[in-house]
Amino acid sequence: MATIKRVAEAAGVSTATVSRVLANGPHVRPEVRARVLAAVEALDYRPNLVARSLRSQRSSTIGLIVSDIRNPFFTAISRAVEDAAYEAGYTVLLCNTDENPEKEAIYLQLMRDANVAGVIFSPTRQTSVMLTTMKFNFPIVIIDRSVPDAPMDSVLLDNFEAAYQLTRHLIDQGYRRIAGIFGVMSTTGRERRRGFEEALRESDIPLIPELVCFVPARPEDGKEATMRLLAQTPRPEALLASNALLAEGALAAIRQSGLAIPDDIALASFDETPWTALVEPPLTLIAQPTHDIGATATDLLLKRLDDPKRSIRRVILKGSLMARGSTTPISDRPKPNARARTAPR
Amino acid sequence: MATIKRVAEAAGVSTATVSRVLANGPHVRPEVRARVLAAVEALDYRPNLVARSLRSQRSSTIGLIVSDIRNPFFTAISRAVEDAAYEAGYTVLLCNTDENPEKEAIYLQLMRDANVAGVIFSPTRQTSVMLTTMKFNFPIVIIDRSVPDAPMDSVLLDNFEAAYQLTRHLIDQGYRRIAGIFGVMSTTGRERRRGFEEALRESDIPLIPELVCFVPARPEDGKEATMRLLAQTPRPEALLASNALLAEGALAAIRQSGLAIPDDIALASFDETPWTALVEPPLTLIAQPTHDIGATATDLLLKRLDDPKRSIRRVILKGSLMARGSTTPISDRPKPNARARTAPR
DNA sequence: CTGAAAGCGCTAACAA
DNA sequence: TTGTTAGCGCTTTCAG
Repeated sequence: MATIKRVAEAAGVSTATVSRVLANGPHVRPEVRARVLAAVEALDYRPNLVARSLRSQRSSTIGLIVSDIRNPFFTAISRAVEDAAYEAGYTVLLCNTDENPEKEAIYLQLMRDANVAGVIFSPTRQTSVMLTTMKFNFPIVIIDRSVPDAPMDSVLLDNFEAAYQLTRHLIDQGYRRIAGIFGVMSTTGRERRRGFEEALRESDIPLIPELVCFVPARPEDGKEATMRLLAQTPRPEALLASNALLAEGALAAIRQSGLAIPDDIALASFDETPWTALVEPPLTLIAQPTHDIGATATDLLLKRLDDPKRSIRRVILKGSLMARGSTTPISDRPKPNARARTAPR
Repeated sequence: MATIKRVAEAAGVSTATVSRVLANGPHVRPEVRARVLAAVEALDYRPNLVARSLRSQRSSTIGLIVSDIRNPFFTAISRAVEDAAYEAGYTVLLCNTDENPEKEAIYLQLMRDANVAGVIFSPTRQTSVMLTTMKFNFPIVIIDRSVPDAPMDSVLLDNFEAAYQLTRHLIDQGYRRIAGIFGVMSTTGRERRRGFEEALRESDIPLIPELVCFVPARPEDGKEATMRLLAQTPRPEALLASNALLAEGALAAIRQSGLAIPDDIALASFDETPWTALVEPPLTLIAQPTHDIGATATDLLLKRLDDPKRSIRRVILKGSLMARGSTTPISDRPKPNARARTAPR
């Protein structure tokens, strides 16, 4: 394992000069530069990043703190972040918090200890309120969640609008008794609920509290909540799931109950995943530009690293409604007593 | 940002003593220990991991190098690795290689530069053969792939057996003309092909080269390969996909072709994912103990860190066959001209 | 344009 | 039991 010292010896220069050459620094005679480069080559020298980081108090690692990498939304984002980081010569430290504020705190600490260059973070509501009061020695970019007055860059979906649009779609299709399952730990769930309610209100559809659930964003919880919703009488005509994990649970519950989609109950969700187009019927949903979110977040972080005093940016991306088979218009459905009225095909 | 020096001053001891206390070292008077701990508390001191790593030449980061985090198999493994690492006080550096040997080399280099404690790695065939000749200053645990004579721990599925069992299942269900799509870059694909062929041979079913494809393990490629297979006459009766990404593509292709599963073509795959039980019909597959694989790999790595000269271990796990609707017996199928002979339900 | 020297914050001999 | 000291490998003033 060659060190800078050995390279310096081999090239007949000081370590300072080697360092300069490696940093592409100015004030080095081309001839000397060539000699150093040759020595680097010959010894297969690679700078020790740990030493570099200790000395320069900077590093080429960025932290990515998400609640669960198994959530397809975060999986896609991680991939995008990793790709963008790689391009820029950075590596990614990945952490899962399970939406657990304690783990969030621990990992944030760890980021400090590990001297990361910066962090991309998707905090729980609980942590977001702390975030403004805490001091970090690295920049943070918030993704997916909103942290109102935080002095940090963020990139997120227009959740209110997206949920409004999705709910509106359900209403337009003729559904009235619409249930919603939202993630309880995130601001995202709240915002989507607001969009959901706004659409209902606008159409003078009464809000039925029993039809709105806030649960942890996990398939089990989504399933359980759906089971409870399905047990109500009258049964909801449609169900909106606030993310892919909840939708997964909802679908499992509907299947287990032997109900047909959309005839017995329509289903709409957030997040395009590998399976949403493969199930029968394919799911109507709001697709988030996950790759874009990850790439943008990384870009914001790197830009801020470059210029710590640039103005704070908040990037809001739009989701796109993918209307598919799980929410076909109510009137098109061959109802037992309406079949005669419905044109064939 | 308190340093060990300040803590030492505050506690009225030397930095060495602080270090000892922090390392839970022996030979420290309880009274002094208490004083140090108090100072640590008071100053909210946290050791700088970078400095620690530089000095001790060890670190608490483990590298995880997979081909694509979006592959549900690797997603699940990453999660398990991260959990186990967290438990043990380690963090995870995540890297995607896209089965690209160049990227594999770069990341392996990077691991060296970053001074990681160890690496969990799923190499391409191409890299695996190099692996034995390369020297690393950290232990590597191989997952998913096999590296025959490598002096390193590994944990993988009994791929031959699993593929044999899955193919055997198809044969038992009455299928004869069986196609297979395998990943081209991994040893895993090869081994599964061998199990596949062995099962066919054993049943005296002729091997038809046109029915075996090796493609990159991506949905697009799986779809394309399936399209080609479906275009053949006679069409295959069943299709075996060697992993979840290929199965995703295969399913998309079958859907797009307007074919029914299993009536027109049966489908069997590897890897339990969120969607395999949600599609209609649910997919028959070999479920891999992903969490177990990740946890075991991490365990092997930590154990080796603890004792570098312990004997090399190769952990082989068994997959479990989940027989479901996508491969129901051929004779049970209500065929147009057989319906009369088939007992209802 | 180049080198000497001073650390970054920590650990680990070695002394005391 | 504790302190002194010498670095880990690198970057970065400051001189020359």
